[in-house]
Amino acid sequence: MKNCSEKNKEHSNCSIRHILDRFGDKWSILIISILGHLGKQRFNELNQQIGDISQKMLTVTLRSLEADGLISRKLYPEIPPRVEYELTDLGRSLLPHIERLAEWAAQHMDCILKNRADYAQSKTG
Amino acid sequence: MKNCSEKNKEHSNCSIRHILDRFGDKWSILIISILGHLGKQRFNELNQQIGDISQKMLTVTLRSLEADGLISRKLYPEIPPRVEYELTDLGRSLLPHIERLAEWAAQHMDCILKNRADYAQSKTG
DNA sequence: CGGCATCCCATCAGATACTG
DNA sequence: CAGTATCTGATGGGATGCCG
Repeated sequence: MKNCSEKNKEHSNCSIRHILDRFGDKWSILIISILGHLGKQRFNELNQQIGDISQKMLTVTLRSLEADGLISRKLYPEIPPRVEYELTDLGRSLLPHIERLAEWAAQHMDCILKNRADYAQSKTG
Repeated sequence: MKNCSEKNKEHSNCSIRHILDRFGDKWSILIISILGHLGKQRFNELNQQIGDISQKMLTVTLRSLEADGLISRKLYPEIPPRVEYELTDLGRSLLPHIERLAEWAAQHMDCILKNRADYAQSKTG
């Protein structure tokens, strides 16, 4: 990634870019949110909670979150195997900020969707 | 998009998915942040602030934010033309939440990067 | 200056098949 | 159950050229 220290010292540009690089994907934030609300979850429980994620993307995203230290992965060597995912303290510390964002979205999403519709109208009509 | 009302009633899954759909891209949040800090900006000023965005992506992202009603676009019919972008009230209302997230990132990014390095080590070594 | 249109390629992500 | 491996189509995003 580009070193942003030279071009943008006056605001938190860098931090934001780091967030977006890590959590700007389709599933990371959602998984953190689910684990925050429902606690410890197995692979297929997450799969069902999300509903429309592919097994591949769930695996990839969980690995990524685990690498970041945001979630923990516990494997029980049983037959059939069982794996439980849970937020770490670091992951839990991120949760409130996601919640605030989700609240904002819940409050303003109707407005945004209306704006979008109006904007599309103004282009076609 | 999938209607999530059936599968996930117990948490704010839906709101979060909406946010991620709208702002999960590489540039939207960054542009909102810059406009929040620096105020009204021209196209090429934004281009320079960001540094490594292509003209195409800047245009696309600005249009998207304008459609959402998060920024306003004011065209001055001069020669050469001048265009100024600015946060709307709606855009400004989102700003604090982004700031909180940026602060969290600033505080914990070192930790996350270290976790990543350790995780990569544990896989190769 | 501030775009839009086109081409093109790298990465993302789904489907499928296989495994411990 | 919880993955991995591979193939392939979809998407993102850069480079270039043209326009008001």
